[in-house]
Amino acid sequence: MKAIQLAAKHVIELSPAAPFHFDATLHKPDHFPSSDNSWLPGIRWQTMLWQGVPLGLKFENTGGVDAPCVCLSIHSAEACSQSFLDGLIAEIGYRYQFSLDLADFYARFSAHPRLGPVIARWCGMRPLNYSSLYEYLIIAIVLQNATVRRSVQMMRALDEVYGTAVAYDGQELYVPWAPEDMAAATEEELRGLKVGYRANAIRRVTDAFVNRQVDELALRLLPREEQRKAMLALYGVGPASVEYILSDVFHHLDEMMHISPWELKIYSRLFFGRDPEDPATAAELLAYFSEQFSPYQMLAVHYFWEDLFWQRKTEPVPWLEKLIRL
DNA sequence: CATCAGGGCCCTG
DNA sequence: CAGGGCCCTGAT
Repeated sequence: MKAIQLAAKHVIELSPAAPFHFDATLHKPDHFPSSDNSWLPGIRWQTMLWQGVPLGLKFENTGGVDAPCVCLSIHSAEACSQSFLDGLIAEIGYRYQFSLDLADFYARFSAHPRLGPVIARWCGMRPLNYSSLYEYLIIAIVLQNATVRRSVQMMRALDEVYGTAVAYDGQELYVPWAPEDMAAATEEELRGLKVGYRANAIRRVTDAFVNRQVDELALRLLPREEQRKAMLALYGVGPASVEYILSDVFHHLDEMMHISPWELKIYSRLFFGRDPEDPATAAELLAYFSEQFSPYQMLAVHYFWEDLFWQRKTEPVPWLEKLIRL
């Protein structure tokens, strides 16, 4: 790859709301590895396309859980204007939820027999979505009916053709493409990247953005059911993808309508101690979640889920390994 | 070798 | 509203 050098740099101090757990927020061990980011304890590198400008972000932890401070370096090819930076910071604020107030969640569940200890381990963790809606949709499509390894391959192939390679701070990463960058791609070209029948969905979702049928910023202001309707109207988006979008992209902390089969197996073991091969029904789990964790079902399950995958990082969790299917 | 299902979704009957 | 088909890949 011929990487663009991002030589200009702006540095900004961010003050997330306390408590703030840097690593558990900025690294999600359950996310599949993607060439638009990388992580080391206390540092996350993340590329971003904003207003058509490829950027290299570096988040560094310079505080603690109770006195959070994040140093954000914004790397770009040319120096950025103040108004550009202001807009960018506001967008990062939205996506990363650094100002999310967790107090009510903790007040309700710190003493919960199951969730309480998990909260204690990951106090200050937030869900992470660093993508635009369009970028997230592509990820969702690439996840469908594929094993993790294959999703990684497809994403990589798309990045290499439509993304932009950048180099900054010792990292070489890809910046995602804009819908317009893919506007001229035919379904056959996309199929050439081994995305299979997903080519049609990628094509049509991209068209919807190029034609301005979807406006992410406007959607943020609409009620959840309107957001759900707009997403389901996109070709290639069904209940599983919409669930991820409503929780991750639109931050509905109580969204919990759909559990896919592979998650069902893991949840059944995790919450009911059942044999993953003889899982509970989705209805049983949904009822349990809403009875136990309303109005924070998604956030609560996120805590359990991340706890499990962090645990897996240090010591293998035998029953989980065969359910993940790398 | 062949067969099969996978971190879904669309379309059909 | 249940079920077949879909691209490709690796596991068996």
